[in-house]
Amino acid sequence: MALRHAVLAALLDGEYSGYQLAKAFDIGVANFWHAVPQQLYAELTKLEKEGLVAGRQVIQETRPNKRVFRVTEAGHAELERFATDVSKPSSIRDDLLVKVQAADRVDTGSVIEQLEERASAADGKIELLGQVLRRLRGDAAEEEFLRTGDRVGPYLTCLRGLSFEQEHRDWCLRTAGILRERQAHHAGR
Amino acid sequence: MALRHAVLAALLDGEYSGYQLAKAFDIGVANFWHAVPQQLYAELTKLEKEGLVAGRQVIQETRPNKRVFRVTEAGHAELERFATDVSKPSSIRDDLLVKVQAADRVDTGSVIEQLEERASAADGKIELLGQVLRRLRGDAAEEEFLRTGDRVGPYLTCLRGLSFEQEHRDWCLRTAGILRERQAHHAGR
DNA sequence: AATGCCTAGTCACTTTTCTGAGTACCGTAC
DNA sequence: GTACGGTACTCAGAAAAGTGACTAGGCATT
Repeated sequence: MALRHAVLAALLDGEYSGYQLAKAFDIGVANFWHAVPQQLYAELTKLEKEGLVAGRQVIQETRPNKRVFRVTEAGHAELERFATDVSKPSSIRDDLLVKVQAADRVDTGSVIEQLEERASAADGKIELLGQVLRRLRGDAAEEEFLRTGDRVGPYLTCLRGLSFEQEHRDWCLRTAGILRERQAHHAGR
Repeated sequence: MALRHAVLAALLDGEYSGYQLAKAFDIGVANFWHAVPQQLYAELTKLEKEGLVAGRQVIQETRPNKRVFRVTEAGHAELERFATDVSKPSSIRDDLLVKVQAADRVDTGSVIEQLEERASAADGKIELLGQVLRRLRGDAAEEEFLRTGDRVGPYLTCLRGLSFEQEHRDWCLRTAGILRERQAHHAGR
């Protein structure tokens, strides 16, 4: 039940509508939690019912009206509680790794393709995260920002995301290379 | 529905019982998919019903009898099919990252503790994965094993797991350090 | 004038994952 | 001799995550 806490954590940065939150979950928050818009709307509804967030209607002229949410006192307390209980161990959970595990026994061609696609997707993500990090730290140098900036939480999670994507890209390329080479050499198998 | 494929991929290395499979899911396979024994038993039952694996009773003297499973022809075909369809993008999904995201706004103390626990857990995992890798490649050097060894799939996924754990440990320690320093300096906040 | 894209959401449902509790027998250590 | 840990597995159910289809208006392009 961490989606709810991910939502609360994301709402710490201000008021967001479900739609805006969905955007945030596509960039920053996606580093540690992925969710589609429907899940977020559903979660916001539940959180509001439980009084952990409060919604407020915003009338817009040229666009559909929207409801924006902020974290209530009770919401902060819940996050506080969540922060103190034990985290379950992290792990990767990736389809593509399952395919690589089986790579000797299945058609390697499409696995190689997917590895390369993933690598370039990771490149895109790396670029994006670089921008987010620059935006977050503003003019300060990283070291200084981390020492004295306010709101380093999102910065730190982005750093994790960045290194994850870099490692992922490197591994994908290396693995694709190895499988390709093996394919060429033992062509007859 | 990748647990089923993770199970199939894990069974490529020979016959396993549910119990043995659970062990494998605690070490090697856990690099890309985590599951508790009950899930594996359930999945094996379903896979057998669908003819993707075949079970066989093994009578044991000193221990309870067990049923071991192997992948059938249909199972191989299913893996083959799975390998060709698109993988969903990978992401981290980690409780602890959620807590770090909120770290400026909640009690940082317990987050720091958890980061340090995680770092030492990662150390353990790194050690373990090193052993697994050595066992898998036997006497060969890594480069050579990757070129010519048979069954490199599990080796490659372990490499991914290893780099994940290393990055994770480094990030946890760095993050803990930063939060600790901030705690010390802005003690009054 | 039709097409497609962006904002902003809702509803109903399925699938997948996870949790807790329980059974049973063997061997070993204290 | 009894408590503990390992092997081996089952069952029932809850919670979490994910999917597909749908509404509705504005804006810009073709």
